[in-house]
Amino acid sequence: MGISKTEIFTDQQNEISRFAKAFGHPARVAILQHLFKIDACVCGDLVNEIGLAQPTISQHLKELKHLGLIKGSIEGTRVCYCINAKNWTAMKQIMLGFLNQDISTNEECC
Amino acid sequence: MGISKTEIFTDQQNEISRFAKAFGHPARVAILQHLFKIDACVCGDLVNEIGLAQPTISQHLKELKHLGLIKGSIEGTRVCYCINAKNWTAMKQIMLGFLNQDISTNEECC
DNA sequence: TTACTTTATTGCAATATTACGATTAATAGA
DNA sequence: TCTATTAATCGTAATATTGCAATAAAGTAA
Repeated sequence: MGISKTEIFTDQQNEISRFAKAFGHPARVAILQHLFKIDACVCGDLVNEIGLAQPTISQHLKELKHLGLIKGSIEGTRVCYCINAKNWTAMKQIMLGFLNQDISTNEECC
Repeated sequence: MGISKTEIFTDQQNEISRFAKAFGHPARVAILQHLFKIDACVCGDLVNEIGLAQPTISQHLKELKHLGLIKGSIEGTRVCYCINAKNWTAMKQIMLGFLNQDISTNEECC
């Protein structure tokens, strides 16, 4: 049905999947990588950097902002976006907990 | 259009987003966590563990298998699934590279 | 004011995802 | 053989996502 049954999963599982979903599109990965690369905040030249139309970029930025991974501040007609370092670190801890899971035994089972 | 323009992104960006998309659903997160927890390979009792119908679980397993994160071997009428440790480690390296990005300056910009 | 620049929003089309009932396929056991 | 058991696949409905043209909104500069 295109709708996830979030209610049957733990908060942790839902949180992991919410963050992962944000990274589940190459445009958002590219946006974040670019914001990391350019120390100074970067505005709408993300549209030039990435090859998507302005409304599309704006939509991806909205999602990332909604998740708290980036923040934007208005500077005249432009909007300056950058990584929300604090939230990024918090997200990272959650994702690391998931990625660093380890198998107890060394046996190959399947 | 529901279709991602993968051709305008780097292989790395596409790979990150492909893995992330796999984790972008709580059921798949739950499946992986359960496979990690139960050392011995676990079969279709994932259906009982997680509250989704058998065809739905089977579909999620197929995606994870297709990505190479799990492997399954047939044991009679049952199928035993487990983490593909080697591929998981490789995936982890890629995701860590993305998550561990750092901002060069300490100034808060926005 | 008017013209311009930049970004957000709206509306829509195309495609993808999620979920499950029904069915099929394959094996095990009687 | 016949009958369970288990998992994959098919088909389909509901919903989500992606992308962009058109437009709106909000500021700047003349």
